[in-house]
Amino acid sequence: MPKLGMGPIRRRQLIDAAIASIHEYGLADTTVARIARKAGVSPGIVHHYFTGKDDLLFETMRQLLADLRADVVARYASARGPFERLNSVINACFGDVQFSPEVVAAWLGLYGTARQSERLQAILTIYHRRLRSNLVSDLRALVPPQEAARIAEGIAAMIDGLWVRYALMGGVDDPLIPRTLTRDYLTAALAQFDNKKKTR
Amino acid sequence: MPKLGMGPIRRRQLIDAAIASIHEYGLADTTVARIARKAGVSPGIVHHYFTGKDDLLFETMRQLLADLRADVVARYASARGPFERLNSVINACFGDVQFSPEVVAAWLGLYGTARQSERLQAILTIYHRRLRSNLVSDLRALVPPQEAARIAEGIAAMIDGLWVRYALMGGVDDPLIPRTLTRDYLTAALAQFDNKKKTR
Amino acid sequence: MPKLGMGPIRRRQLIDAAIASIHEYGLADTTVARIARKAGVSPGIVHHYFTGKDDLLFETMRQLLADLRADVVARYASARGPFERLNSVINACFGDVQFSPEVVAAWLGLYGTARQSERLQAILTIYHRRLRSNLVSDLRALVPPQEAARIAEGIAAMIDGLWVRYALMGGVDDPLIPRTLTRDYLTAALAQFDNKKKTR
Amino acid sequence: MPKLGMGPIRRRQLIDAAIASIHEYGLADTTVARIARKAGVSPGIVHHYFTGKDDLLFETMRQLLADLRADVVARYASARGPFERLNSVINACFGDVQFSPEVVAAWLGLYGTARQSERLQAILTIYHRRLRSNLVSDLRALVPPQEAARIAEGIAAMIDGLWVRYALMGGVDDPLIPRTLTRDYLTAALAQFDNKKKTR
DNA sequence: AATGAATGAGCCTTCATTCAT
DNA sequence: TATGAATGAAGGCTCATTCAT
Repeated sequence: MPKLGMGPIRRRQLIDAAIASIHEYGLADTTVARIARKAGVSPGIVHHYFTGKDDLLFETMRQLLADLRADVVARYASARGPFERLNSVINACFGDVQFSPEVVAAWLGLYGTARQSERLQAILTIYHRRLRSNLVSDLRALVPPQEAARIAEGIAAMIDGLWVRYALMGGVDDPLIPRTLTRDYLTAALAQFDNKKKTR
Repeated sequence: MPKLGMGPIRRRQLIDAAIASIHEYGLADTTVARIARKAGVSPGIVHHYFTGKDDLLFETMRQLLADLRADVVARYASARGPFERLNSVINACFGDVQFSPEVVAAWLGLYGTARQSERLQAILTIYHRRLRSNLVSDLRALVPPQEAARIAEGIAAMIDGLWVRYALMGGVDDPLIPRTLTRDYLTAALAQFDNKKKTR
Repeated sequence: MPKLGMGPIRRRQLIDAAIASIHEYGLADTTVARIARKAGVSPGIVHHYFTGKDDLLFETMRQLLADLRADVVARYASARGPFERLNSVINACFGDVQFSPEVVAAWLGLYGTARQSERLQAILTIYHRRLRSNLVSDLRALVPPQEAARIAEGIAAMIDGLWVRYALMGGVDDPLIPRTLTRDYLTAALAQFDNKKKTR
Repeated sequence: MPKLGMGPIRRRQLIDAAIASIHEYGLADTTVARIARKAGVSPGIVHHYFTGKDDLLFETMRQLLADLRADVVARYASARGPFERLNSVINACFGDVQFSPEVVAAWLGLYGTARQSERLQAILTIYHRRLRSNLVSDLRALVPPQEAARIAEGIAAMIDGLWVRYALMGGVDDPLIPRTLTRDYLTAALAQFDNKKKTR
C-alpha cells in the first residue's frame, strides 16, 4: 500500500528506475544500488519509501498490472459494442507498451519469480482472472455463457501465448501479426457458433 | 584408479538436483550449496563437472529441452499420419512431465533469465523454432504451405499460452482441458480450410 | 548527512592495516578479512574505498614509494651542495623507515609479486628510474655525464644490494654500516675520477 | 630430504614443473594442480613424493641454491689463483641461468615468502653466508682479513643489488654489464689497498 | 527528507589434501 | 605407483539493510 502524502513522486521515480534496471541488468541482477543510481538518488532512500527491496519490486510489478488495466479502460471508452470492446482488450495486450523492452523484461521477470512469493503470485492471478472476466463479460453479449467461457479461455491463451513467444524472441517486428491472429481466432469462434445456430 | 565413469552420473545427479532446487527455492535462490546438498555431495564437486554455476544451470535448461524433444519423438513412434503426429506434439507439450512442478519452475525460471544470457536465449530460440517446424512439417501434408505456416503459428501460441497460464496458476487440474482446447483449435482450422476448398 | 570526508581517512587506515598484515602474515596470507580486522572495520568496507583487494594492495605499494620519495625530499631540504644531496638519498634509503619490519615485508612482497602485475611492476620501474635520475642529477655536478651514469648505476646497485641483504637477513643491527659502505663507494668513485683528472 | 630410491626422477620433474609454474603464474598463483599439469601427472601424485605443497616448494627453492653452488664449483675448476676464483663467483651469479626468467621468478618469489617460513629463510641465509665466505676466503689471499671482510661485503651487495635490479626490470640486455661493474668494483678495491700499502 | 558510510551474512569459486580404486 | 574423484575450508566480493549525521 502506498504511504499517501509521503512522496508519491519519489515512489514512482523508484518504480520506473526499477523497471529500467530490470531491463538493463535483468531481475536477478537488479540491486537496490542500481535502482537508486538510475533514479538519481542515494541507495538508502529506498527504505524511506518502501519496506525494502522486495516491497519496491512488488509495487513495481503491481504498476505493470495497473498500467495494463488503465490501457484497457482507456480503449473501452471509445469502443462501441461488445465486439469492439473485445478488440480493445486484444489491442491493449498487444500494444506498444506491452511489447516495449522494459515492460517485457519486467513481466518475464515476474513469471520467473512469482512462484516464490504469494504477493507476486497474486498479481498474476489478478491479471489472469481479470483478463478472463473482461473477455467473458463481452462474449456473453454475443454467445451463450458456456460458449463464452470456452472462447474466452481460448482467446486468453492466444494472447498470452503470442505475447510470450514474441517477448521471448526479442520483440515483435509487426505488432499487427499477433492482433490479427487473435482477432481471426475470435471471429472464427463466433462464426462457428453462428453456423451451429443456423444449422439447428 | 579412481571411480571411473562418474562423469555422466554425477552430471545428471547435479542437473536433477538443480531442478529440484529451482522448484523448492526458485531460480534466484538456487545456490551451488543447495544444489550440492540436494545431490548429496560437497559444494566443491560442482566445479569438477561443470565450469561453474552458470554452466550447470545452462545444462539444466538444455536438459529440459532434450527431455521435451525425447517425449515428442517417443510419441511420434506410435503416430499414424500427420494428424496423429500433430497430436503427439500437443500431448507432449501438455504431458505430465511439462506440468510437473519441478519442470514448470525450471521453464519459468528460464523465461525470466533468458534475456540476460545468449546461451539461455538460444535454448528458447531452439524450442520455438523446433515447435514451429514440427507443426509446419505435418500441416503441409494437410493444407497448402501458406495455410500451414499460419495454423502452426496459432497452435504454437495456443500451446505456449495455455501452458504458461496453467503453469503460472499453479498447475492444471485436468490435463485434458488444454489438450482439448488446442485440438479443437486445430480441427477448426483444418475444417475451415476444407470448407474453403469445398466452396470453391 | 553521513560522516563526510571519511574517504581519505579510511583509505589510509586500510593501507596501514594492509602493511601491518603483510608484516604479520606475509603478502600471500594477507586477506581482506585480516586487513579489515587490523583496521577495526568490517570486511565489506574495503570495497567501498577500493575496487578490490588488488587495488588496495596496489595503493599500499604506491604508498611505500610515496613515503620513500617524501623522505628523500625532506632530507634534500637541509642538504647543501650535490654531495650532501647524494647523501640524502643514501640516508633515506637506509633510514629507519626502510628497515622497519613492516616496510621491509611490504617491499619484499612487492618484489615477489611485481612480475605478475603491470601496475605493480610500474611501481618498481618508477622507483628504479627515480633513484637513478636522482643520483645522476647530482653526480653531474661533480663528474662528467658518462662517469655520472656509471657511478649512479654502481651506487644504486649498492643501495639495493645492501638493503635486500639486510632486509632478507632480518633487519640491520647498525644502520650506519650500509650507509658507510655506500658512502665509501661514492667517495672512492669520486676520488678515482679526481685522480684521473690530476694524472692527465 | 629427498627420499632416495623413491623416484628421484619424479621429484625432479615436479620441481622443474614448479619452477615453470612460478614463472608462468607467479608463486602466489602456483597450485598443486598447475604443477602437476606441467609435469604431466595427476595432482594427487605430489603427495607421494613430497609431504605437501610447501615441501615441494621448499625443495624447489633448495634446488635453486644447489644449482647456483654447482655452477660456482664448476667454474672454480678452471680458475687459476684467487682473483680468477673471485671472478668465478661473479660470473656464476650473473650467468645465463641466474638471469633466465624461470630462475628469476623463483628467486624473487623466495624473497617475498622467506619471512614467513624458517625453512625458506634458512635457504637465503645459507646463500648469503656462502657467498660471503666464498669471497672472503679468496680475498684473504690478496688482502688482510679485515679488508677482505669489508670488500666481500661490498661485492656481495653489488652482486645482489645488480641482480635484483636487472631481475625486477625484466631481464638484462647485456649480461656483461653487471659483471663489468662488479669486477671494476673489485679491482678498484684491490687497487685502493695496494695504494695504501705503497703509500705506507 | 536524504545521504552514504558501515555492517555482516552469504555466494561462487579455488585449492590443498585425502582416499578408494 | 598412480589416478582423479571428492571433500571442506577459506577467500574475494556483493548486497540488502541500518544508522549517524
